[in-house]
Amino acid sequence: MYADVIVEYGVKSLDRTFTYLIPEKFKNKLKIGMKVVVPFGKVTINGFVINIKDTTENTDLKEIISITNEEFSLNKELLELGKYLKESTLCTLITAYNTMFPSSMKIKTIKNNYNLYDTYLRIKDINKAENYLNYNTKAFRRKEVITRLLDREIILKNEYNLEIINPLIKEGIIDIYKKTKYRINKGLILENKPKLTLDQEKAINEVNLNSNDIYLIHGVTGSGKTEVYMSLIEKVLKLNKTAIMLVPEISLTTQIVNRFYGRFGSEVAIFHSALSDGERHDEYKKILAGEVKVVVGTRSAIFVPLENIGVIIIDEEHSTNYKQENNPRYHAIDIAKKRCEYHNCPLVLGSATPSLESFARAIKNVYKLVTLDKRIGKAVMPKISLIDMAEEYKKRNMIISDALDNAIRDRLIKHEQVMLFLNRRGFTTIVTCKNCGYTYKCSNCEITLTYHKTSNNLRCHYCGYTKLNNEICPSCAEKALSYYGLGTEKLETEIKERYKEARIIRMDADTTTKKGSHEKIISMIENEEVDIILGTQMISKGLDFPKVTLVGVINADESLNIPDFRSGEYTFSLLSQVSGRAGRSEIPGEVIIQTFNPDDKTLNFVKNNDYPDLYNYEMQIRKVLKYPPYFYLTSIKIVSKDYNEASKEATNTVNYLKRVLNDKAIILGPTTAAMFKIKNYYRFQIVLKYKDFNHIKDALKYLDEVYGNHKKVSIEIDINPIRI
DNA sequence: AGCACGCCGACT
DNA sequence: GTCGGCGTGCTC
Repeated sequence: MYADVIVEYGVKSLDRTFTYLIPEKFKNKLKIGMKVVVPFGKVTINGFVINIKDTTENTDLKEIISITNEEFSLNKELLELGKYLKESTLCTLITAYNTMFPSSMKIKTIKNNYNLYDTYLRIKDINKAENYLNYNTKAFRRKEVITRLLDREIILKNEYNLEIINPLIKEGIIDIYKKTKYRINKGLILENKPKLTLDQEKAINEVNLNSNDIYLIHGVTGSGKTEVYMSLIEKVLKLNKTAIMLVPEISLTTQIVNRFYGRFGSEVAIFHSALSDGERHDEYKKILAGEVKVVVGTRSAIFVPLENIGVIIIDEEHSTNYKQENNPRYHAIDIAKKRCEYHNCPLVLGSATPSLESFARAIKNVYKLVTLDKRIGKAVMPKISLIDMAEEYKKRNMIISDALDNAIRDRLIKHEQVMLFLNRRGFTTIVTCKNCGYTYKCSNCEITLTYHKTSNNLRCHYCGYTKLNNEICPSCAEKALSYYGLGTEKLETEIKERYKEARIIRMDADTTTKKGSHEKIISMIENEEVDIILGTQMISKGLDFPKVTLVGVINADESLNIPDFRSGEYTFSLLSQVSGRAGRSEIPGEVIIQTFNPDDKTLNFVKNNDYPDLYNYEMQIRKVLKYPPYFYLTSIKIVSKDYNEASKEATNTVNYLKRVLNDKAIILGPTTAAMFKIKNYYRFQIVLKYKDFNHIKDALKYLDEVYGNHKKVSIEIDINPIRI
């Protein structure tokens, strides 16, 4: 008996099988899809069995040393899915299987724990604890800890400092324990099934659970999509089947996670990249044992080895998080389609602002469109206004407009909460006019030009169009072109100075890295300990604070000017979501958007909450400029430490593509990539626009192989990139 | 990816 | 005369 094994080096030159002899002792145990350890050249390495056979032409074979974990093997479905991953993203087979296999099963990896645990205190010895209270007169803080614990309060370790806690631990009165954050509330809520609205009921009934149809649920923020998902899953469970639901980011969707626990109890498993090895291991065991029927998770959860899947749901389907940005560069929706096909079950995509690709498919009846256009309960959509910052600039209002200032002061008096949203700056340097907000755009691609300091020019990183940088703004003739945007810290300083009496909190990647800080901020907002919340994207998603009645968008233009053909679509989705934070209960919300482009179409679609108009407008542009969904895109990056080498090979690549693709694809470039130089590597980009992937696949494979073995130059191929 | 083999420059 | 540079080739 022989086994075909692929070894765990994710490199092109080793992307093939090696045959090993199966020792007698493993003959009954070893199955296709298992991980093994094999001798390879001079080293011992992990491998993956993808075939078992009785004969081989090879003589002089080595033996398999051991089986890494007998309990786990990829099933037939996932083995096939791996091949599809390889074909559709041009990754190596081992990279594909490694993304599907629980990472705890890899020998080498030492995963760092991503602080998804909280540490709590509990009573260890109740007698000692009571004695302590009786015989200690001082130590008020320590006594407080004990009293609270005896009152069955749940106390986070970091609520008290170590000087208080450590002696209590030493004396054996209390001890500490760790728990995953998202499990704290497990079973505590036990949500009652709410009465469904007619719209919700209609949506649920429209999904045919015995089909392989794809549904797009287009529902405004607050229209009760989650309830639709949960009801669908309930129906699926009754059919004795299982379900996967993907969310963009677990830590921002605690509320959803808790509702699932409340509803489905121990039949739910939560999957995300930051689970500890042990925990992931446990969840896998439960899935394979059939104890878990519902998996809620982020992108990678699409690969969980559930059997008999009855529905896959992808919430916020437009989210770019569903596309992995390193190898394998897969999109969870593509994988979901494949799995639904295999299980002959429906795929349900949901969003308030669907991606144009998805909506276009719904319009063409490839997907079935389900619409939820009303908020549930009494809540109404907020009133949105646009403020012209060019006018404000003349009044020397650089950051906060008069309108926003008045609105903030009004809310402070009424003791309502304010959210100020600051668009994160892009990675690239772009030039904008401080006076009128003008930015240079490429006339061929409608892409904001990026500034290159070394050559002092502006470039389009799609087609390579270049323009000399001119200090004078071509729109208003002022000499006010600037390269820098506004940072969160600067905004914080400004806000603190303006509203001295207000309690202000900043919520962005910097302030939420510390353990538990994210949740702490959320509870501070919920308990109304803050008046103004400053933040980036982080405050835009999934949060539900009834006291927030004003949302201010400081710089809407930052995202409009991102050099990407999807910037309009992203801006719409982002601002709609941010706006959705205002007025989620009885008090109606107000949204003030500051911009240099008050006439911009996209911003006006946001103002009118008009997705269909945004869709129609964007689709026209996409059609004229040959972007998705009319054409597919692939981005090819040629990367090297050597500038000349990279440039030369980029040109060679374009020449090759022109020769073999002929009329099968539009070839743009080569040009400098959006992020041209990273860590001393120069990056050139070529963009392909085409109608049929099959026409370009072989050319891509060829390039991948050539540069996979190249000494000085490497290649990155991103099929259907999320940003280029 | 690793590791060995192998063929040419500056050092004890 | 040797040590060591990294170019090429192989791994069941």
